[in-house]
Amino acid sequence: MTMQYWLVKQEPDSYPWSAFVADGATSWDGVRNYQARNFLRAMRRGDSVLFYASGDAKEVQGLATVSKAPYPDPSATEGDWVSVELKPKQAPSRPVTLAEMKADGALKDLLLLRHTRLSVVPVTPEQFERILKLAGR
DNA sequence: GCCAACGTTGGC
DNA sequence: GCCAACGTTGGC
Repeated sequence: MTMQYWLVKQEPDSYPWSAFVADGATSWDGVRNYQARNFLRAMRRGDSVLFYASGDAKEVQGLATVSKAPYPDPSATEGDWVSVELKPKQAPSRPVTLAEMKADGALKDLLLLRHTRLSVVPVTPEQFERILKLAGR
């Protein structure tokens, strides 16, 4: 199985990158959107994930790994929802802002930009590499 | 604070 | 099954 790449979005007010790092690993639950759920369900252990902070931050702030394959969302009292466990890997040398990504031609098809309200989106290997490069890696 | 995008709900 | 109303998200 080849490695897949993803981007997850989070409001910095509710769960900042620093809290994620402090936790060491977290159950990524509470997703209540069918499209996002389907992407979560397609995640596999070892996949790479970009951590994007929305709201006031609007930037990719870190890199994470899927540490546990999809399982039923423990926070769901009804319905068929899933979560995965994510582990923070590292913060990039510097964050990559939404404005930068928007201005970058190589990222014009980034789903983050086209489906702004989706909290979990796939990223192509090329887009992933490009974002890491912008992050100074 | 406003507005656009868009998903969901409910009436018909 | 359609569509209007409404709620939520997120960028500006």
